Amino acid sequence: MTTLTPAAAADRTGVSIDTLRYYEREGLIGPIRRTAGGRREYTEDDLFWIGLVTCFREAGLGIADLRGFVAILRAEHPPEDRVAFLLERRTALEKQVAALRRAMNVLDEKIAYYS
Amino acid sequence: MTTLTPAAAADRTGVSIDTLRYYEREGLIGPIRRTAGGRREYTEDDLFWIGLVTCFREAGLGIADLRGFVAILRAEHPPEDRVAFLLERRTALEKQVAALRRAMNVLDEKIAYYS
DNA sequence: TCTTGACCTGGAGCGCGCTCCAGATCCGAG
DNA sequence: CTCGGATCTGGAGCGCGCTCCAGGTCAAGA
Repeated sequence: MTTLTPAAAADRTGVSIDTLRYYEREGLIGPIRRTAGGRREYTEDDLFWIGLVTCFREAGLGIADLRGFVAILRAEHPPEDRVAFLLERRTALEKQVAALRRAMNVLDEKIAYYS
Repeated sequence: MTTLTPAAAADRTGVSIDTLRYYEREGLIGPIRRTAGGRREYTEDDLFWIGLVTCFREAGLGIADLRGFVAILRAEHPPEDRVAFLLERRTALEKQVAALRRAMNVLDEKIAYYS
């Protein structure tokens, strides 16, 4: 199976090498497999996970939230807890969207005023 | 004209007294008028501004962005710069909404899977 | 074999946005 | 007039999410 070096993984994901290591330390990804010499080898699965993490980070979730999410996806909790967690996160995102809409309305008002 | 003490302003706006002072130091609000003894008196106008700032902070704008916004609303720049700035901020907010939608889609997928 | 550059680990440093603290001042209630 | 709670200022401290650094290891190419 084809794997990627840290530099290549950073390149593909748009996440810096340092941040990839940081995410791994924090348990958000991996643990990443190593070569005999101790270098990391990123698989396509790893890249997929990194993509998920990035998606949620961009949405404003914190590292602790993501640790929770990882635990959920690893099925370390009963199904009802998982759904509850996911719904709670979804609600938080909806609130964030609402906050953004409010701010956009203010901007639109000002844009109309100055145009 | 009726004014509010710091504690009352904090109470009305939901922003802590320390944060109100911080915003003032950073030039996001005020300067707030003082009594003879040096205590702050918040006017309704001040509260309105604080509301605006809070709205944008909740939408994820940084302190520096808000300083820019304040400068704009104080008409310290030509109209075309103002509109450009506002449109740029609006685009950033739209991107943020898109990021949130992506994350919500992932959540919905997982919720469906676990339900 | 030697060089060179990518990578390793552990830990320090940094920018942001508050939050807290010390020590002084103000001022309304008693 | 006294007391105590609210407020003042300047500055330190903190949690987060990286980011950078030192000092050492690994491995591909000349």
